[in-house]
This record gives sequence, C-alpha cells and structure tokens, in this order.
Amino acid sequence: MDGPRWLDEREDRAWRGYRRMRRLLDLELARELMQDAGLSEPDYDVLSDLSETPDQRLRLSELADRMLWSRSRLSHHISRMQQRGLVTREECATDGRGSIVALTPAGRRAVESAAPGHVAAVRRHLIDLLTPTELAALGTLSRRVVDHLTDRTEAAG
Amino acid sequence: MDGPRWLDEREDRAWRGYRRMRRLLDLELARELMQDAGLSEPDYDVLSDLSETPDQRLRLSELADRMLWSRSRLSHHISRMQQRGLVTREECATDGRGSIVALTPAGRRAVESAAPGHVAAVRRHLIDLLTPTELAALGTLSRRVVDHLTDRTEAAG
DNA sequence: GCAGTTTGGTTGACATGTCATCAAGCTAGG
DNA sequence: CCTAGCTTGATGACATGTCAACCAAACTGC
Repeated sequence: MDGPRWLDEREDRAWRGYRRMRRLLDLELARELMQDAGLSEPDYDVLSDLSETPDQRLRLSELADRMLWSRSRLSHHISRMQQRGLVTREECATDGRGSIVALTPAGRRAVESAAPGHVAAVRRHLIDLLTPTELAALGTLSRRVVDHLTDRTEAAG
Repeated sequence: MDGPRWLDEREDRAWRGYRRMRRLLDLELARELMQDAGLSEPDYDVLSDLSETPDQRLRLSELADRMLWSRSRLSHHISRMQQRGLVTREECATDGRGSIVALTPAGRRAVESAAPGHVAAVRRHLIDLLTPTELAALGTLSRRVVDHLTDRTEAAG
C-alpha cells in the first residue's frame, strides 16, 4: 500500500462542489415542494413513480426497487401516505403475500398539481443553469457512476 | 402562464441520472465508511471539518454554517458524538452564550484512520470514473448552482 | 444602567429512516 | 403431498433529523 492519493485541487473542487450543491438543491427543492404542494420529496417521488405506471399501481417490492428504498422504509411511508388518502393498499391476486400500492384520485390530483411547479423549480435551480455541454456531461457521467455501482452491488450481493 | 416546460429527453436523463447517482453513491460510501471506520457520513463530516481547522475547534454556529446544518441538528449530533468521546464541548471565553466543539485525541485518531479509506472510496466510485473534462464540468457547474442558490437565500432571508 | 430585542444554543415532541424479527405464502426436492 | 428454505411485507425498537419553544447572555437605545 502506498500512501493514500489525496484529492488534488481540481478533484477537491468537484467533490466539495458536488456535495454542497446536493445539499442546497435538496433543501430548496424540498422547501418549495412543501410550501407549494404540501408534499415532501419522498412523497412526491412515490406519487410520481406510481403515476408513470400504466395502471397507477405497483407491487411494494417493485416500487421499492425502482426507488432504491428498503422495503421497510417504503412500507412505513406508504402507511403514512395511506393515512392521508394519497394511496391505498390492495391485495395481490397472484401472490397471497403481496401488497399492491395504488394511487387514489386524491393522490393523482396531488401529483398533477405539484408537478408543474416542481419541474419549474428543478429547471430554475439546476437544469436551466447548465450549458448544453454540462447537461450532457452530467447525463453521461452519472450514468457511468450508476452503472459502476450497480454492477458492483449485483456482483457482490 | 404557458403550460409547463417539461424536461426533454436530455434534461430528463441528466436529472434522473443525477438523482440515482446521488442515492447509490451515498449508500455505498456510507456503507463502506461504517464498515471500515465505524463512522456515519455525518460523523465523518463533523470530524473532518473540525480537523481542518487550525485549533481543531470551532464555535457551534460556525460549524453549523459551514456544514449547512441547523443549529439544533448539530447540537443533537454533537451530544451523541460527545457520548462516544469523539468531541468535547468547551465554554467560549469571549461570548458567554457560546459553545465550542473541540476534537478529542480519540476523535482525531478516528478521522485520521478513516480518511485514507474514505478518500479511496470517493475516488473508486466517483472521481476516478470521470474524464478530466467531466471533472472540470462538475466543478464548474456545481459552483454555479451553489452560487445561484446561495445568493437567492441571502437575498430572500 | 436598564427595558426590550436579538443571538447562540439547548431541549422535547414529533416525523422519518434503519435494523432485526416475524408471519404468511410461495417453491423445490424428496 | 409435504416439508425446508426463501421471499414478501409488516412491525417494534431504536437512531437520526426537524420544528418550535425556551433560556440565558449580550447588544441597543434611551
């Protein structure tokens, strides 16, 4: 083992910048989403994933996998959203263990009314600030990192 | 108001990619850090910020500002880290209200032993996967986003 | 100096996320 | 069949983060 290769100035700038951006962007998007639509980011993500699905409904585990959430987390979260009438749980016809999460009409209205403002915020605070080159770079680079981490986990698991 | 400008394919790719990367990177880095050093990412960040400071100590509010944490969060977290002997609280000589967080020897040993592995992980899963162009783009773009959000909050606040 | 306000930090109640465990149901090997 | 082992989802205990209320020290202007 050599001594560790610390980050040089350029690398450090990218790494710190990334983390700071991450944090500030998160705070701001969450703040606006809550203020404008009464939804947390996790709420929005659940609703949005469900609404993109043909039947507005998904198996719990399927949804958890898509969102990269633990089943337990999703189960808790769905219970809370169910209390608020945004989603319901249904039994799965083909698998007695299974549970299906479905968007309620209220849930659908909630995403639909939240989406335009949220997308606008994402544009305002991120997308519209990037040059075309940067946008492309972000797309390519994140894809590469995701692939790297995904292969790794699958190989390891 | 026109209809909302949804994200086109390139924008969507960047936005989804960014979020997925964010999540996977976080999970993996946190996992390795906990396994190798017994520290959570928040723990590491606190220790690391403190260790970069001349005297290994900072005012609570100063540290909170640097980390973009609420004072309350930091106060809670410092209490827990204090229990574990990683930091101590000291009175502030110049301001009777103030509290100073200082690294203990154990805390210093903890960061020092964690740092090489953590930096290596950051390299392995992010930095070393990027081309020089991408690295530069990430640095520039995140800086721009951070500036945008920072001005905004200061102007609004 | 000293009432009123601001600032720094703590605290408790509550929301959220994680982990270990459990029950029920599926599935495969005999 | 039928049973051992895996999968699905729920649950409770606990760790962490947020929010609002609070206290005490320190400015502010008279």
